[in-house]
Amino acid sequence: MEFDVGARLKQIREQHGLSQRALAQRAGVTNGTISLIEQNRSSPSVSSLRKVLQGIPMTLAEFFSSDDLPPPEQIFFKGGELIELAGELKGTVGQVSFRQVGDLRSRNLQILHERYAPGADTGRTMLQHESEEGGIVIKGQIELTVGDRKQLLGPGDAYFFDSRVPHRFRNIGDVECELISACTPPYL
Amino acid sequence: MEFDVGARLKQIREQHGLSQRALAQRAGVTNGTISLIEQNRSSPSVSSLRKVLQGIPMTLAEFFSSDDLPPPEQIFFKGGELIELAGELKGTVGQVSFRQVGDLRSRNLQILHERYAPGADTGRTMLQHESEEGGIVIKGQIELTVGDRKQLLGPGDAYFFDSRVPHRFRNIGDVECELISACTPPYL
DNA sequence: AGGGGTTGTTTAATTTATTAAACATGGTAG
DNA sequence: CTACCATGTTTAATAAATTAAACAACCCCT
Repeated sequence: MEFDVGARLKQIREQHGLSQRALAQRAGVTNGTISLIEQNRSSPSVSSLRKVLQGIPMTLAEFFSSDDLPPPEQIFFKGGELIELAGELKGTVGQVSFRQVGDLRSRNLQILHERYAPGADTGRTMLQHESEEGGIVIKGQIELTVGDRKQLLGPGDAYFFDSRVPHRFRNIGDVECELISACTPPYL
Repeated sequence: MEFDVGARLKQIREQHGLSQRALAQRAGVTNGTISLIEQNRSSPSVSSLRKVLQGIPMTLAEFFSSDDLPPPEQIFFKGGELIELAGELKGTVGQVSFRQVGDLRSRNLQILHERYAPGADTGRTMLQHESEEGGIVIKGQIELTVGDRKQLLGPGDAYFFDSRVPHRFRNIGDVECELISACTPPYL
């Protein structure tokens, strides 16, 4: 079990664009501490390490499970170039449109432009997958159910939840609802 | 970030049918150390904790990944509850507003409602961080520069790129530009 | 009842991490 | 060029973790 704590901390700190001093201040420790840890000249107590990671912020679990991500290609997309995800979602009721930014080859992030006609519904069988997702409503209203919680969201409102919890979207209004959502890792 | 190291260690040790002394011997530390750690009367250095876990055996990642479900979080957000990220971005020119869905403690996904006044600009020094990001324009126009590529995007248009490539957002139009973006892992 | 074995806990001495402040370097503006 | 930041590094003083050994409690056996 070799895990280079110093290198890992340095990597994460730099990924977040923080200097040793900046991180130290946010974490409530001194810059010297960060320096010594990154050189593996001292091994932080987990309470110290926890303080440091709270300045990132990042959990201890995330810190010790290192993983990396790959790079994509097309950068700009005209409105018409968004990919319509047709029929990918089974069990939907009414007219639902999911338009995706880019294909999702080797991507951790899925961004969708979603439209729900009045009465449209992702279906009685609740959605469930291993992701985090969130979004912001642009137009109309949507009723979102997450687990045992339910809420009506309007323009400017937003949501965020763990996708492992069963969820469902329903347009119970009488105008089309439009929203933009993001999901990591991708669902479809 | 509540993580009870003592309780966790005790749980694991007992699950493996080891006494404090037995574990201590296999780990190469003293029984007193184990006792103090389990009572949270001392916070082990990660090097100590690693030694202890080698006696189980178990990795640090496994130790900190408590496989119980996440605690109840805020799911729904009224428009006014989005968190304004003020002054977090240095070097911006003109009026820029970043409103975030939820705090981002222990989250991999950051969703922002961004507004750029006419002339607003993320600045000469290009942005750069270890993420993937993308978004969709709702209103107005934005000029996006990514590496050596530049494009003017309007309502319905979108973008997606590797955030390690230097990038910059500029509203070169004469009306406010509004867009919704997502980023994983979070930037700020 | 009394040993001998285990268990987890505590305490003073020691080792180690952490602090606060200085040091050294590099870039940038005047 | 000098002055001035900001960066990461080092060092003596302090705070904290770790050790080694003793302590108390419990169980089992004769």
